[in-house]
Amino acid sequence: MADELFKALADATRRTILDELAERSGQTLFEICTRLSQKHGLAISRQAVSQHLAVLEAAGLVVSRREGRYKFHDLDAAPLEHLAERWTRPHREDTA
Amino acid sequence: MADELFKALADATRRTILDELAERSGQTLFEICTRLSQKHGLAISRQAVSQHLAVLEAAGLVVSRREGRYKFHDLDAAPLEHLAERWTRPHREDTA
DNA sequence: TTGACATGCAAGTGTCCGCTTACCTATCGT
DNA sequence: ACGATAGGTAAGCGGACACTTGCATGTCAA
Repeated sequence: MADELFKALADATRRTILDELAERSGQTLFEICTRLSQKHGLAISRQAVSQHLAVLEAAGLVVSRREGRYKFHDLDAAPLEHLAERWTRPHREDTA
Repeated sequence: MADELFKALADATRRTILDELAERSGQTLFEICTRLSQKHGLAISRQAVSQHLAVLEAAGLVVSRREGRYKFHDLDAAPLEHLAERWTRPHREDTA
């Protein structure tokens, strides 16, 4: 659970995708591809973005809803809220 | 910078080391090895821990001070303070 | 219905990463 | 000085991961 979360955040492209969804929610796969390419200068294939979104979704950072042939993606920042409290607050025990 | 930070957090063993240093600061390499093995049941070599500490130190999460033949390690939670604000606050642009 | 569009699935590839193994350096006690 | 202790360096291995390539599925407009 926490492992999937940290692993999802470990990749710079995935963090950029989160940035993109934070700025404009409800984007489709192609929209994300286009904006990654144009705004961020990232040359990345559609399939690669699709796989990144799957990882983010498995970590609970992205939720998706399907409408017809479109699939819209939204950021869910809730898992990020208390990410580092484990170390920033006086010691609690937590599972890795 | 942010990349090293997230990469450092991506490994479960390194997160456990941070837990350990949060609970008791100023531990040496051998102390950390011992406690990882005993408290957390992790079978891990000294060299592996040493490499993990190097990664954590490169990320600014651990600072070390040498005294004689001992090297003491301390947690620095400062880089963790505003880790996720990038996504939890209304959008700011940040570099990946 | 047919073609274009949006997405999904899966195998293959190259690279990075965590770990081990083996050896080396430095400091302390006796 | 010598051995023991604490730590450092570097090469090599196996697995995980990001990405590509190729094909399949599903939806909509004309």
